[in-house]
Amino acid sequence: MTVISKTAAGSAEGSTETERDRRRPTINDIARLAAVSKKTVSRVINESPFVKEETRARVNAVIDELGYVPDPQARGLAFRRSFLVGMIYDNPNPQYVVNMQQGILDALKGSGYELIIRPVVRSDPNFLSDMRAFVERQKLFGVVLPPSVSEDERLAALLNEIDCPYVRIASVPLDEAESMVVTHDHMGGEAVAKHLLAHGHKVFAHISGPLTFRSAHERRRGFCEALAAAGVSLPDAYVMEGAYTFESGMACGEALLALSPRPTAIFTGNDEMASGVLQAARKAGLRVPEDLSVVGFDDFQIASRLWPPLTTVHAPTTDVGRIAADRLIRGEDDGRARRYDPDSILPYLVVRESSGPALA
Amino acid sequence: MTVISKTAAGSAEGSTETERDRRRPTINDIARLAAVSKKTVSRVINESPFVKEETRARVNAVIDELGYVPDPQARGLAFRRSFLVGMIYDNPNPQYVVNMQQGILDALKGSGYELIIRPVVRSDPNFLSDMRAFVERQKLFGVVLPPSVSEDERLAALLNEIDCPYVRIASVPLDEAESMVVTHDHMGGEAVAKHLLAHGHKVFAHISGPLTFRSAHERRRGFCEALAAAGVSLPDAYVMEGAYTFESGMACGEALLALSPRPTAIFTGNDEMASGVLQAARKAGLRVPEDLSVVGFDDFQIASRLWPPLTTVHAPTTDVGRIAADRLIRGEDDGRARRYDPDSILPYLVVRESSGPALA
DNA sequence: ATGCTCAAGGTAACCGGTGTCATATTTCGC
DNA sequence: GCGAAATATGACACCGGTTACCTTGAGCAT
Repeated sequence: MTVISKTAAGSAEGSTETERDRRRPTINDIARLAAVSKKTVSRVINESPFVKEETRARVNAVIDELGYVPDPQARGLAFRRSFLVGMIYDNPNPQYVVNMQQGILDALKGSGYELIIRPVVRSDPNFLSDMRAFVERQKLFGVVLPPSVSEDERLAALLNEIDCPYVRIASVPLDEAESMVVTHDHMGGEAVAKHLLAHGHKVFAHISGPLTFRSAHERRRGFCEALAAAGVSLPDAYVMEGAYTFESGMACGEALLALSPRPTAIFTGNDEMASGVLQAARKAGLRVPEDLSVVGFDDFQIASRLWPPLTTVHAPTTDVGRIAADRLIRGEDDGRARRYDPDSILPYLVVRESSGPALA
Repeated sequence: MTVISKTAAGSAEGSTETERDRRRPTINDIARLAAVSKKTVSRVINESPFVKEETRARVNAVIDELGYVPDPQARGLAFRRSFLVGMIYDNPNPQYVVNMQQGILDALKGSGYELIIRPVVRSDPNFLSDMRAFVERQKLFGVVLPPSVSEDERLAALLNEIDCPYVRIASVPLDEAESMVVTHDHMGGEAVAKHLLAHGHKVFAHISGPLTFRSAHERRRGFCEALAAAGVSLPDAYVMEGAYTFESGMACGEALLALSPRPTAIFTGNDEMASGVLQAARKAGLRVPEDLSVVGFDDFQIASRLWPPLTTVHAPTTDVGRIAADRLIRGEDDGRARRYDPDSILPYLVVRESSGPALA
């Protein structure tokens, strides 16, 4: 182990020795031991092509020996940019948030970037100024914007203005720029329609999320269009707008189950509302899936805890988060970032026990 | 609005003007406009007592006018410490994680500190070295350690060694230092016992979490001790060790419901396992709460989504996170940090519909 | 008047990196 | 074998703050 010391001359004192070892090595230590200037060490760190192979090897040897890692703060200060990736979100579902965080963290792992999270309330009057202060102060390397924050054009404009890279996650393309990951939620809705049609259902109903959310709109669109394609019409009374909440699911469920003819299958915009519909069915004395098939969207943990276990659309939130963060730190100019297998991030149906054949 | 410029002389060009306005003001801008040295501005920022009131007011006026906020990276570099608080956790429950994050973020809001999250796998062979690299590299201001990471003595020792402040969250005091927030989980277990006793139950069962977790041990202890105090014994066969998972709850539930006499009340170490017990009861053809009372622990969202809605112990995770982070950034030497109302962070019972009178 | 203390503020170096530009060393064409 | 171009490296200022230390002047005892 090489001794790190500020001056070339070393002291023999034990305590001094210890102190030195405790200090993390800096670029100056590397430079001195490798007998090059700190600028050259900097070049090696940043993979500049203008370093002789021999020099590079020597510097890297010292770096490895001392376990040197550049200080992100100092680097950030000089770069005028930090190595922090922000996640700004207003999704109230814990499972969604954690899944997305996990995906982003997976992408960041080992890259030297760290994740800094920021739940927000978009209706707060200070929202935009808070965001500006946050991003500018921390000099964020970039931010990931999941729905519905991703749909906020004011925020996108602000980020453009202050020159902060971002990746928007949404169910449909929102701009031409490549700074997006599209989740194609309508395909999930289609899959549900096909599943229920295959089981012989004739009377369907749908409870969407708030239609101000693209996801709610897309999930509904996929479902309705697939039904229409099969020649099934969905009267207005059988399509309700919920709030993506348990309570709204229960309320809408009660309303739909009071209709005549009663729907034999209800598709809800998320699992939360599906759990509400299950409660409503129970109160109405209906058996699931014998009297009523219920299908949700998201495939969060709760889906398998419900009774009966919920048939639902799996939304690949973690994958989407990983791809978004990956794109952010790899940079848009790197073709590889977009060369993922599209199939891997499409929603797909998970059939459990809450859906079944329509019993005449 | 005062114009920011590097030199005293200003240019009249519009484009130059714009560029200047875009640049965030630095300590040098403040110093120049307030006609003091940057060191004095630094003194004002750090609330040094050695600044004349008049000077302080002048500097603050300029700071306010320009909306100046010191650069955390530069400050951190000089301080040799960042303004980032870490949360290191291995709890797999999304709701727990999000609640705790929320509490920490609440405490950090407006303080200039930011949260950086770090899910870990404690059994990973690189766990400790990863943590060392993480904390040292980012020069974390401090870390919050929820269970079960908080119970890792190796990690605590490491943090002590590298001189990184931390607050441990656990159900029992782990060390004499004040760097702890104690959740007193056993009181939740007691409350459950009293509730069930009051409903006339005679045959109880308990499914604990893994006993390597303090929380599992404490929740069980509170329950068993309160039963014992009432003269009720709990045979070994009626106390099982689960894994805090849905599956383990279901498996243990099936085993317990096969016992004779069959328990009329089951208390589980968390809501996940309670949902497993509900499934087991359903499979066994038992009605809840008529044939079986089920009580969980945590009071996560899922509790009210289950059927029947789950009676459970509310664990004040968000409050605990807030207090922990508060203590971290206020500093241990500040008496106020510990002067919270103890009652506000104690677990308490939430009675819903999964528990009721024991029917003879 | 002299010396001492202490409040108030300034100067310069430093924290650990990077940008710019100049300089030294190769490489190569002819 | 020589000059130009390309490659490789270093010197120095700078990013935006802070620490260490010095200076100044006022107040006060001697």
